[in-house]
Amino acid sequence: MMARSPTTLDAFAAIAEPRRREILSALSRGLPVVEGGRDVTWLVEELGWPQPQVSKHLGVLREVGLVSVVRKGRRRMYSVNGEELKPVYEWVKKYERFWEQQLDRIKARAERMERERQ
Amino acid sequence: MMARSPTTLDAFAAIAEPRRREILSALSRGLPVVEGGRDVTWLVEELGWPQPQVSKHLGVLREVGLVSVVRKGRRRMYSVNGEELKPVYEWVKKYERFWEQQLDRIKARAERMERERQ
DNA sequence: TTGATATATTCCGATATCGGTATATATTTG
DNA sequence: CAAATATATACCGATATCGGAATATATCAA
Repeated sequence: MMARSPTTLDAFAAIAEPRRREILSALSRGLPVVEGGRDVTWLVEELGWPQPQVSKHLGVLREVGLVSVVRKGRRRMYSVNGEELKPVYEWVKKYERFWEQQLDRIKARAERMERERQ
Repeated sequence: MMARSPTTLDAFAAIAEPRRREILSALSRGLPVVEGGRDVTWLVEELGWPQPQVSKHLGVLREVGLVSVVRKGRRRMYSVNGEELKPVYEWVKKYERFWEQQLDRIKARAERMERERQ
């Protein structure tokens, strides 16, 4: 019984978690990427979550390559590594026509008629 | 003990599953969106998965609003509803500079090394 | 060295999620 | 109505995943 597939840990899975998106957002605001980044303590204060939780989510982001780390003494400076977000961007972009076309109205009407028919 | 958060079922979570991305891909290829869409049987044949699996993933996509359904007799015609992908697009787009900048940096360094080599 | 600080890791319990199989529900057709 | 077709749903077992608490590891400072 094969059960669940082994969680292909990729960028898609990583950003599915709202808190990990929050981390990326926090890391990306303000600071120029050129600097070393921001350390975990800063993130903990900024987000107000328990430190292990922050570290664990950072671990996932790290494994997937969405963040980069640089050791700085006993600190670890994290920064967003956008490279890994590009595939997500490219994927979604393929569906651009689906929201740009205004066929939505046609579809919406069809659905409305459908609902009324039930 | 609060345990796991209740799986905020949104577009991000929906597209985290590779098979659901496959479904969207299958639904989006070839066919103009104007038509009613494609039915489940077509998807089952196209993907080669057991029918319940297809229906269940369609159920998730439906709940999130990533696909639209229109009943056509005993068939259900599915089509991609791009509207719900827009937030994902907008979110990733915010990080565009992170991979573009990185490419710039790589390119810049390559050029610098090239100059120094001469 | 000892203690403090910064961060990661481990262990645990609860729950969500996935695939598989069987079954229910609707709709058409004979 | 009965049989067939199309699709959804329910149930189950395995596993992944999350949050929480405790602990390990590394580094700095006195």
